[in-house]
Amino acid sequence: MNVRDEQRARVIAVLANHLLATGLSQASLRQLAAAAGVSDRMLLYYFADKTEVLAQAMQSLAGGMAAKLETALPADQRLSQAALTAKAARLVVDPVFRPFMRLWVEAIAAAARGEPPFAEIARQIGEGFLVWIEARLDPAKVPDRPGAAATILALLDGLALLEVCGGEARVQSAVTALEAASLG
Amino acid sequence: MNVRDEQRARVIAVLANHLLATGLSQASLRQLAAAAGVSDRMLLYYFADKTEVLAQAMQSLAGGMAAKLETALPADQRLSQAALTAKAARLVVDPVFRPFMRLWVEAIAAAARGEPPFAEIARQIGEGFLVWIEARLDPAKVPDRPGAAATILALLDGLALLEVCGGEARVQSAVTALEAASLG
DNA sequence: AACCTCATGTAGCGATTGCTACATGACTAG
DNA sequence: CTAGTCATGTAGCAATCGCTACATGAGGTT
Repeated sequence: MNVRDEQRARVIAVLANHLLATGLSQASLRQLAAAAGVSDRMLLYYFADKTEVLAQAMQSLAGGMAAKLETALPADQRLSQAALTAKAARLVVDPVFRPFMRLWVEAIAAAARGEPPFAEIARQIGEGFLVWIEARLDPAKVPDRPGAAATILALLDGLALLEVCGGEARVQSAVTALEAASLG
Repeated sequence: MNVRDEQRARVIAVLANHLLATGLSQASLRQLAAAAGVSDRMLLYYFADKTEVLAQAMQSLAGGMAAKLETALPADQRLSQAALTAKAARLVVDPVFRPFMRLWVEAIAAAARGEPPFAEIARQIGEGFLVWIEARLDPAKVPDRPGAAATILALLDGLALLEVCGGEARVQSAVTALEAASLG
C-alpha cells in the first residue's frame, strides 16, 4: 500500500472523530489538517479537495453509526410504532449517539443551503435511517410503514434540534413522554 | 424620527424577507447590504455590527410567524396530543410556513455551533413554540403537557429536517400518517 | 459667520478561506 | 548511473470576511 493511501485511511479516521467532537464550525482546511497532524498542503495531496475530505469523513461516520445502530436494536424484533419510537428515541439521546446527532443537524443545515458534499450525503444517511426504521416496524401492527418510518425519523431528528433550542431537560421530558405513551 | 431610525426599520423588514428567501448562506455583510439596497458601510452605520442586524431580522421574523401561528390555530380550542400534532404538522408544511421552517433549521444549526446571535435566538423562539403548543393541549386529555409539548415540537422541527434529507414526498407521507393516527 | 451633528462615500486593513506553483530530497526502475 | 515517480516543504495568490479610518457635504444652532 502507498504511503498516500495509508495516510488517507488514517487521516479520515482521525478527522471523523474530530468532526464528531467539534462539529462543522472547526472544519476549515487548515483546521482539519492540524487536527489530522499534517500540513494543509499534504491534506490536499492526499485528497482532491476539501469536499472529498468531508465526504469521506462523513461516510466513515455514517458507516460506524449504522453498525452501532444495527447491533443496538436488532432487526429480528419487529415492534409497534409507539414501541419503536420510544426505544429509538432513548437510543439517539444516548451519550454514544448524541455527538453524531449533533453533527447530523449541522450536516442537514449545510445540505439545506446546498453546500457540497452535504446535499448528497444527507440524503444517503437519511435513506439509511429510513431503511433501518422500516426494518423494525411490525407489518402486522403498522399498516402504513413508509409513513410511520418518516414520522419516526422526523421525531428522532427533531430531538436533536430540541436539544439545541430547548436544552437537555426538554429532551428528557420528551423521551419520557414517548416511553409513557408506548406503554399505555 | 431620524433618518437612521427609519432606515433601521426599513432595512430590517427587507432583510427579514431576504433571509426567508435565501437562508443564512447569503448573509455576509456585503450581501445583506446589497439586498437591503444600501452600502455595507451604511449597514454598519445603522447597526452596531452584523450580529445586531441578524438578531433584529430574526426577531422580526419570529414575531411575524408567532402572529400567523396564533391566528392559524386559535388557542381557545384545546386538543388531544394526536389531534394537535396532526393539525400543527399540516400547518408547518404549508407553503406559508415552510420558508420559515427552513430558516429555522439553519438558525438552530448555527446555534449548535455557538454562533452569535443564534444561540440566544434559537432558545427564545423554541420557548415561544413550546408555549404555543402547550396552550393548545387539553389538560383533561393530556396529563403530561410539558412532555407532550416537547414531543410535538421535536416532531415539527424534525419535519423540516426530513424535507432536506428525504424530500417532499417523505414529508407528505409523514403528515398523512399523523392525520390518520389522529383519527383512529 | 462659525460650528457641530448627521448622513454618506471612498478606500482599505488584517485575517481567513480554498487552493496552487515551485522546489527538493528519497527511493526505484531501466 | 540516470531518469523519473513519490512524498513533502515553503511560499503565496486571489477572493471574501467583518470592520474601520478618514473625508465631505448638508442642514441646523448659536
